[in-house]
Amino acid sequence: MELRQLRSLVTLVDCGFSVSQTAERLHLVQPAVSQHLKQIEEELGVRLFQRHGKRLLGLNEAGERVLAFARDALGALGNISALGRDHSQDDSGVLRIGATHTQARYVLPPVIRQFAAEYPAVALELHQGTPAQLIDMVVRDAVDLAVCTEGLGEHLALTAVPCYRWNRCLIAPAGHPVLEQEPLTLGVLCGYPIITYVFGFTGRGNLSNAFAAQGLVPRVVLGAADTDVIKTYVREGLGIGIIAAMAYQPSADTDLVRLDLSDLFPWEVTKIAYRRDKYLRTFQRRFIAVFRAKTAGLAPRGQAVGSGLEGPAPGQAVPDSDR
Amino acid sequence: MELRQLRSLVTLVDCGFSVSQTAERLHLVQPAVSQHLKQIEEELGVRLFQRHGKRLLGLNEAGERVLAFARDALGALGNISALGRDHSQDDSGVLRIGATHTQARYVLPPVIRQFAAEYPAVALELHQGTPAQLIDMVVRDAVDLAVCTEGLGEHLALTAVPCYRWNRCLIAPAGHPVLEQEPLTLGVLCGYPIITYVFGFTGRGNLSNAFAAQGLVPRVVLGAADTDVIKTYVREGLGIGIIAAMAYQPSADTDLVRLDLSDLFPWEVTKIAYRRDKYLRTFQRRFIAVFRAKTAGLAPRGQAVGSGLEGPAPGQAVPDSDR
DNA sequence: AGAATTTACGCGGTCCGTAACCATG
DNA sequence: CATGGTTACGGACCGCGTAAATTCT
Repeated sequence: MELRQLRSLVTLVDCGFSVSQTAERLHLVQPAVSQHLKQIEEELGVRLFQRHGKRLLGLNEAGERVLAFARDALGALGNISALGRDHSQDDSGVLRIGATHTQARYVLPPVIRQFAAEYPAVALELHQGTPAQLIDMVVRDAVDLAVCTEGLGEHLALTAVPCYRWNRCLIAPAGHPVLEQEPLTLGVLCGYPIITYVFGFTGRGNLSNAFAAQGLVPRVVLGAADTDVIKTYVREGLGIGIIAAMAYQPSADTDLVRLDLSDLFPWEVTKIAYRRDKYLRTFQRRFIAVFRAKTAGLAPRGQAVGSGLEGPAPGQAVPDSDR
Repeated sequence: MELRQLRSLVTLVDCGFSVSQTAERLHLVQPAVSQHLKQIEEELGVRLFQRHGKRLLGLNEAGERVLAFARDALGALGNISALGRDHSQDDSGVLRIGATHTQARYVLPPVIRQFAAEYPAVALELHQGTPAQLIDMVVRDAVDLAVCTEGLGEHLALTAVPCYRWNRCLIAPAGHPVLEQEPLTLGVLCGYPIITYVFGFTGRGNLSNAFAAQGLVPRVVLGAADTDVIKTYVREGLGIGIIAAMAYQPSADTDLVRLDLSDLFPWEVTKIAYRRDKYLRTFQRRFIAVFRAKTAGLAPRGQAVGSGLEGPAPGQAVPDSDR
């Protein structure tokens, strides 16, 4: 059992079972990869693939298990070489970040600016996705870190570092009648058409729960996956927006009036997650530190989130949310 | 980074940093191993060893980390080949069991008899140790399974399968005055010199706790690591014995009278633990099943322990005990 | 001085690439 | 017949073993 054989197997799967494509990606020639796969099956004495003639279509059950172990082995090996590059004072490398739109658009820019200044030789990859996709990406090691708010707590394979807490604000065009309402309650909000995130994004779960807890049903006329879309339709006059507070930009959003809603909804905690068994290079850890430092001032009141695993944020329970 | 290099590294550590011994164990020649180690350090660009001249004395911090990852990688590889042998209908192999004295002497014999009959080609290794040692052994993969009662719950790297529950009994020479005491209480027991297990063995923790919970201090005149020693001194008349109920053998212990004490002490649950990330061969899983089946009748009343993770045994809480 | 490790060197195996062959849609 | 995979074979590389040199006990 040799490493190149396992590499061929893993890459084959990642290439959708195209042997030639696998060979290309590994800088090998097709027969070599064919031979690797054959050797694995021979040495183990087990068929690993679903075949149709000579074509490989997928893995059978044994194949899936072998694949998982092969990934483990290669992962451990990757950790070793990462550790090596790290100790060689080599400050170059790649940092693959997964983030939701809100994070990528409104939170990450200053973080990345500072990080890039500190590590000019580190290439950054910013991958975007839904929270569910992001979790899958870290677990598969398609990204090194995932920064998001939803559903990072449940995966046993991940370590989640709480970074900062945030809450929502209301946005409306200047002069909108909701801006005169005093006091602003969930009930009052229900009197207006609302534009906010779709389920699974940016705390929409807890938002809906807050209404439901009071037996209220908000009139959400539009659910969007990102804040820019919400702002656009608020400007169109379609309704009032409820967005993450950090997504309001005083400089750019001068035509929109902002009202803090942190008394009405539970606080959310944005975390950075990475695989438990992954060796994080120094600059990857440093990115987390920079992220936490740069976002420390975001929570408008109350102190920043602790560094460790001390329960949920103050003010209100922070369940691990509905994915 | 090649596998043989990692194998050399890991074996080197297991051989106490003797290169020649490592070479022998790997069926190689010394220069080959030397080269492997050198290659690892070169490829990683990091010194891994504490050296004194040419002698290797130990690992430095980087070395420790690399070693851990190397073990991960080789472990994953071992899983693959185990899986292979398994699917090839190969019913031969080795089953390395770790057990405490009580388990090995009084519980395992019928289990092993049946298992050996089912799998004549499987070589059995029975390793004995204290619960703490056993846990260390499974974690280090020095044994495949550990069967013991204490301290298996805490290790995140282990899966623990609850197998059967048991409690204590009192043993005393026929005619001993304690046998006339009615009802038998913890207080009454405190009136006699007691011989039982030392701390860390066979439920001694919970036993002491039970006394302490009533503000009682038992007069333990002798603490022993195994039941045979306890029986011996009970026969000598040194005191009354409190032992695990399954360690009383009606056929052999005719000179000792037995009184059930399960109303006085919490129930203990004996579990089998194995590394979470380890592929268990069919016969290894089968051993667990046989163990559970053969021990199902041990609990004198109440039903057997469930197979899964449903809380502690009934009757009394079963904390994970004091190691 | 002797044991243990490193350096030097050559042989043998094997791994990959080229080329020809085979199957499938 | 074109695309994708397997079989066949030769050359280059390199990993291991033998032997000599070196260093620490």
